[in-house]
Amino acid sequence: MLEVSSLRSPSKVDHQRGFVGDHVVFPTSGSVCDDFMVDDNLLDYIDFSCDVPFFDADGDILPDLEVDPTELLAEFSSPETSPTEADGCRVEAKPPDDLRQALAAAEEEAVTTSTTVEEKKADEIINRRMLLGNDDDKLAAASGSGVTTTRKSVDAEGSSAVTTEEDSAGAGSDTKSSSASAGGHCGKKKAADKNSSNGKRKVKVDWTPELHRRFVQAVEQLGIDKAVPSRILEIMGIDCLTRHNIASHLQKYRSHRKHLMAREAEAASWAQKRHHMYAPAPARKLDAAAAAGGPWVVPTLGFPPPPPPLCRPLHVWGHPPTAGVEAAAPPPAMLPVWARHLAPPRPWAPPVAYWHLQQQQYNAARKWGGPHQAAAAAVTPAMVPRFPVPPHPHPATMYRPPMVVPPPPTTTTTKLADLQLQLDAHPSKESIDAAIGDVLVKPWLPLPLGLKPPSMDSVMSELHKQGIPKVPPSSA
DNA sequence: GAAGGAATAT
DNA sequence: AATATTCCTT
Repeated sequence: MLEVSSLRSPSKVDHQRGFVGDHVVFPTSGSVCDDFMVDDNLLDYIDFSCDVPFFDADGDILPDLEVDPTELLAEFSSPETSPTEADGCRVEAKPPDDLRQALAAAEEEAVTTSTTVEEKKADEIINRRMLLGNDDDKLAAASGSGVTTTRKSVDAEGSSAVTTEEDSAGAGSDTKSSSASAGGHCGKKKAADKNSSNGKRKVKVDWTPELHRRFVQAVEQLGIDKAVPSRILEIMGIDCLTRHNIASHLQKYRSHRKHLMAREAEAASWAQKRHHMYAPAPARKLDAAAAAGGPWVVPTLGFPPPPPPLCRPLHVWGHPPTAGVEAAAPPPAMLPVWARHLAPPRPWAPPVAYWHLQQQQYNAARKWGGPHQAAAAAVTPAMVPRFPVPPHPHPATMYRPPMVVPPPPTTTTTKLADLQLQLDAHPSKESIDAAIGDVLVKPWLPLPLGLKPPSMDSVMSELHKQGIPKVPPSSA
């Protein structure tokens, strides 16, 4: 087979057709692969439109590097279609090492006597190698051992893929998918077989969004603690995956998850400190009030809530949208996504740069099953952001209520001064509620130009009117 | 020996 | 960074 993809310039069409990188992607439906080869002619799925076809020095297309649709059709429609393919797995015919070996073998044979068809091909390979350079991908293309085909994406959600790097020596429990693409090109594998008979068959799984989704689904079904490779594999029900594939992915999954949890815990801790330092009781009350749909009030004094991670909701993690319409559409609005326990009642409009800094984190969370993966995954471009960002007035017009700083004792008695100090150090819940909830904590309102914020005296006067006790009840 | 998991290699 | 492989433990 021929590896065509590496010489093609990446294009949007690639993604639309499920072409990712140098691999063939066989999209899957909910049952992973049962829709394979059911609707359209396979030729429709094969992308022969190379932007950069194989040209020789004269600009002619090298005939033997063209993909033979008939051959491809025979190959992929062969009754010998492997479990790997049947599972909707991505198939890559040969790994770079094997390709290199195959090429080396072809060259070796070509140097000696070129009498057979294979040897003539090897001869051509040498010539093409000179044209293509030493890049592994190009070698793959030149070696005549890999064909990259693409298929229209049937599944709008993504595709499962397994890259099967094959040679002829597959053995062992980890090679369930070893028969991938085995049929159909045996004649062209002579050199590779000769040189890789002692090698191990490598199966490289490409964890596409769909595959990963099923993985996460299985993990969640089992519970993170009871999720072990064998059980996950069982639930996923994908033949072309091995226990080791799952174990490897699970290791990564746990690692990312742990990392995310640690970050969230850190953030939660910080938020908790912030709450308790500045507004223990009222902030919680206000949060609840705001959650019920009330107007947003600043939960703390003087400091806006930190911005949430904001990211564009990807259609599928790690891959661009597969549908042409979506691909052509403008990017979806940035969506703030908060940790559950950190979700503020209303957003604080942050600097743009900050939002962008959060995107990678968010993307990672989406893939690796952070606590909000489900919510994030459920977000679609059409959805309204959970916390729509209101128009952000110019900072110069913003009025921040003055900090609650109890004034120095106005009385001359020592006792009163002491009590005031106690109030400073240990404000009662009631006093804070009254002071912050009713007087000082107001929305971050734009202050009309020319209007001055209230003075501290007027604020304190208002406090007095509200009947704020000078001494905490507990201390009285 | 098989499985799980962490460490390490590619 | 993602995935495979190896090594160790159970």
